[in-house]
Parts: sequence; structure tokens; C-alpha cells
Amino acid sequence: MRPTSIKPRWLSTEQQVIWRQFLSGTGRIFAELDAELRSFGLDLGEYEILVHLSDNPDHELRMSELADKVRQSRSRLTHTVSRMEAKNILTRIACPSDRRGVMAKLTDEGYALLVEAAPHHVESVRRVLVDVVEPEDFIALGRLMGAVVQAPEQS
Amino acid sequence: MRPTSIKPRWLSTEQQVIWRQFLSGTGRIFAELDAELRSFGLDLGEYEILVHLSDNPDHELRMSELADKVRQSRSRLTHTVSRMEAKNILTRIACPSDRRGVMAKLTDEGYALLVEAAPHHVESVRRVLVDVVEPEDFIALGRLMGAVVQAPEQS
DNA sequence: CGGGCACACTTGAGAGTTCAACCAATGCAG
DNA sequence: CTGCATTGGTTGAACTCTCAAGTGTGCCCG
Repeated sequence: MRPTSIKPRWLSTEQQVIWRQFLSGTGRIFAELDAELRSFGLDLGEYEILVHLSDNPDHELRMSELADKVRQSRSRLTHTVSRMEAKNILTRIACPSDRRGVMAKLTDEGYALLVEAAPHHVESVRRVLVDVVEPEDFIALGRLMGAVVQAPEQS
Repeated sequence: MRPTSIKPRWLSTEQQVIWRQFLSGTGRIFAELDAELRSFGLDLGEYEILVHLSDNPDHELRMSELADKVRQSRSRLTHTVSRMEAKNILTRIACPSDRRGVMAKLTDEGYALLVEAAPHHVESVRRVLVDVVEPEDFIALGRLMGAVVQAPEQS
């Protein structure tokens, strides 16, 4: 169903320029990170799964929690985890406290892969973003994205 | 082929926090924009195609130019344009000056769709980004993304 | 002028994602 | 307790994207 009757508050020219630069910049950032990770057979989504699993003491996390942290739909996560399971990067184990639950757990192989990929990934993040911008702008980026994340949902 | 022997220059804790906020923030921004555009049967990629076509006097543009502007692979653009053509949003016409070339041209319907969707899209951009951040941080975002885009390719 | 390389775009198959059911366990209301 | 909405996760089909290969045109160099 299409929304109707909006009073258009257009963006100023300067705002439009910034917005387009945002689209180009993020496009480039994600493209380069994906390209770099491809050498390890991963994409950014999978890499983030590894990172969040490894953040936890036992390298395991419930599917739904993981889905929230990596901002993927449950369905997508199920499929992705299945693929990664087939590659021996992680396993699924039953959740002890809730019989509906499933936990994804990093295998040793999966952890080793993360350890191998991480330095290259970090280097990419530096090369494409951190090292090419003014430190104070980078700080501002953090403030800005913090505000975006905390803004109320308002579906 | 995997890259080898990297000296890891890790990110500081503050930098990591900013980086994760960047991932979350952009994730949210794109998710909301896509959700809003879905009511018009579009996603952000298709919407950008409409915008760039409408930027030109005749509402037409060569495929490869368009591909560059929207940062999509030629292959992807071919598929997307085919789909949009099937929906009567645009047409393909032969390029007069180069027989290899193809131009995508907005139909009246396609232009009408853009006109209808645009105000809602702009409103989304405001709601999810422009209106929730400090103006000076938004300016900084522009500066920062400008630097990212202009940074040398260094494959 | 003609051989060959580069460019513009398309194609099709495989890989990944989305969307709408679906099943099973939980938990709360009466 | 029992009924029923909710939550957690999966499934499969339809759709989209990627990657490598293919077609046809332009252009340069001898």
C-alpha cells in the first residue's frame, strides 16, 4: 500500500551533494571490503558472523541474538549458517535452556579462518576509510552513526 | 589467492566502536530506505537508476555511464534494466552515435513513478539521517565521504 | 585494408536473498 | 490445567546478483 499525501521538504543542494557522496562512499567501502574478504571465501556478512561469535567466551551465540547483532533476517541467517556449516566454519548445537533454540558455534577451523582474515580486513578498513579521512571527521562519523542507530524506530 | 604476511595495525578501541556504529548505522539507513521504496515496487538501486536518468535532459543515458553513476556492474544493470523494461518503467533504444551502445530511457510512466516516490524517499532520508544528526556532523560526513571517494584506487 | 585487441552490452548458470508459509516449544490468561 | 497467541527457527520457491563466457562493433597499427 502506497503512502499518500506528503508535504515534500526537499533537501538543499548542499544536502543533496552530501547524500550522494554518502551513497558513493559507502558503496566503495563495502565493495572493497567484500573484494578483500573474497580471497578467504567470505563476504562481509559472513565475516561479521565470525566476529560476533568470537566475541563470546565459548564462541557461540543463539541464532536470534546473532541475527540481531549482524542485522540479518532470521531466514537469511539460517541459510548462511547452513552454508558455513557445510564448510566446517561453524556448527549448530541445541540450546540447553530453551528447546526451541539453536546455537551457532565456531569450529576451530572457523576460528582459525577468522584469525587469518582479520588482519587483512582491518588493513582494508584502514586503507579505504580510517587512514584517508581527517581524524576529527572520523570521530564525527561515530557521533552521527550513533545518533542514527539510537533514533526511535517509528515504523 | 590469499594475501600473505601482513603487519597488523589494529584499530584502537574507539576506532572499533566507531566502525561498528558505522556498520549498524548504514545497515539501518539502507534497510529503512528500501522498506519505504518497497511500497512503490522499487528498491534503492532501481530508484537511483530513475534519479540518474531523470537528471538528464532527455531522461536517457547510456548503459555504461548509468552503470558507473549507480555503481552497479554492467551485468547487474542489464538484468535490472530488463526487469524495469518489462514493467514499463523505461525502454532501451539504440545509441545513434555508437552502434555498440544502448541507451536506457525513462518512459512517461517511469517518470511519473519517480515523481510519486521522490517526496516519500526524501522524507525517509530526513527521518533516518538528516533530521536526527547534528548539522555539523552531517557536513563532516560529506567531507569524509568525499575523501573516501577520491582516495586512490590502489587495487 | 585486414588482423587483432578493446569496448559495450548480453547471456545463462550458480550462488545468495527474500518472502510467506510452516512446525515446534513457550508462556500467559482464564 | 488448557487454550491460544508469541517466539525461535526452518523451509522452499521466486527472485536477484555474480561471475565467466559470448556476441558484435569500434579502432589502431602495420
